[in-house]
Amino acid sequence: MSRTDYPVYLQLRDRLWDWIETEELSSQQRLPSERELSERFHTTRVTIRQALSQLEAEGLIFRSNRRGWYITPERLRYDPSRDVGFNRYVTEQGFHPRTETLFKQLTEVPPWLSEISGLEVGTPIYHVFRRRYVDERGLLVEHNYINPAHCPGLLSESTDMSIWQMLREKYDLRPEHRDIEIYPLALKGLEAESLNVNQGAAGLYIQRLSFDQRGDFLELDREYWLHDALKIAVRIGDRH
Amino acid sequence: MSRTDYPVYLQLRDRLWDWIETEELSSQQRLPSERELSERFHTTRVTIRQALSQLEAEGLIFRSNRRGWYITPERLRYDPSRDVGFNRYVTEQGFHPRTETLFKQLTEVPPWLSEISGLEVGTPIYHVFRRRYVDERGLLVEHNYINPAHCPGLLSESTDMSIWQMLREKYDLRPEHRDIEIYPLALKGLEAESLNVNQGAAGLYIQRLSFDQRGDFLELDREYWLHDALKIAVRIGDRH
DNA sequence: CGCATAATCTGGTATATACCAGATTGGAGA
DNA sequence: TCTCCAATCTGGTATATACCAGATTATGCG
Repeated sequence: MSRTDYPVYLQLRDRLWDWIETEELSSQQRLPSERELSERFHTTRVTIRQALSQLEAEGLIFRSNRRGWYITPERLRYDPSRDVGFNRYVTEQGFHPRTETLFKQLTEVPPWLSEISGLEVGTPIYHVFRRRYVDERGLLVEHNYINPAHCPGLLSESTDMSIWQMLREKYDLRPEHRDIEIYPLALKGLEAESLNVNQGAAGLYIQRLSFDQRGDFLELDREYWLHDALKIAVRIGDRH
Repeated sequence: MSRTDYPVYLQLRDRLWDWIETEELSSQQRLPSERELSERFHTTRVTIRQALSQLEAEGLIFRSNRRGWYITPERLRYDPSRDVGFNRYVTEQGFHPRTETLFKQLTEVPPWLSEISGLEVGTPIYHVFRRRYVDERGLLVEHNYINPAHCPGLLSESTDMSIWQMLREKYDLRPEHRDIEIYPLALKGLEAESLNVNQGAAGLYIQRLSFDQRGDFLELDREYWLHDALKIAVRIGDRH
């Protein structure tokens, strides 16, 4: 018999968890449909959905638009303090990266960017919007705002590789210091659509604001990650 | 007329957002009950709850057990790379901190801790479990595992203040380097209960593993934060 | 065989309704 | 005035049902 003080949807969560374990479903594998699961576990679709949402919040499964529920791959380890490009550290961990440039343009510094960068409103600025995949699952979208004063002609280059690598090799630019902000948020609007998730899906926001040796603004990076896609790992104070 | 391709619950989200703005509801203030809101906006409680959950995910409002919905206070800024105690940086930002020690004990190193700390399984270890408040809202719970070899008698001290301050002042201990891990997760079990949130509520996990100059394990800190409670802000590479 | 289109399957949204359990409130009694 | 307990209010859980829209699959025509 089941504990009466334990809601059905949490019991279902446990049974689904066990079921997934015993079936040894692997990364990116699809679950049966909600209707089928609700029959198999003798409950309604509404309640099954509560249980599935619970497992989604825990990061065990994820939903893909209207196609079904899938097993979540392992989290990607990520160190935002390093200068290593996306492609390299994804490959290092045995996954397959891919980057899509959704748009790139030369535009003008808006007020909010002026405030944190020190550039004047209306100054020219590069804006690149990209989507990044790991093993064909879109994990994040990324806005890059780059100071064209230091790297004229950047936009005519391919932006499907590491921007930082390009800045370093072609323009000899590297950041002297940077301000990093990280916090959980809900994915909305353009970011939710680009990642093919529902409005309000859980995400993680990472912002990097980079300056060069003279204190000039180099680049702003705003990343919107799926909540279950990454694990930030940083080592601090090791000077060997 | 409303756009037909825009779900009712998202329209409600927008109207609730506007309503909260115009009413100028302030931090920690209570919303009307779900039943009242569903009448006022001519819909059912189920749909209103979807809209409220959306705003909750976005961090505008939060729920308190079975008491109602409240306006979320501003995020606390937090730098896990600094040695500053909780009380100090909360106060610096104009809030009122409070810490509760839920238990403290001398126990033995379990296998998982042995693996990351280098200590042998079964070695004595201090374990402190605390809950931290800002303006009387519980924002996080925290497990501290401290190596008693370096600070005998620590548990007889009060643990409602900064453990790091105590380690520094009484035992002259400070970390040489540390490994930090951060990722979103669902709050479950003890952590969810202690923070008075539902099983599976969105949270942020922060782990700090600290070693001294000789590379000996000093302390492990595992923090479970509410998803809407903090903004991590770190400056890297500024050596002035 | 290739391609457009129709049927079907999927999760997403919405309404109506009911009962439960914890939290709060109000009132009766000491 | 204080304490306790019952009434009431809150969000939490659960079932049944329906229709929608995007994604996938099957079909049948050229």
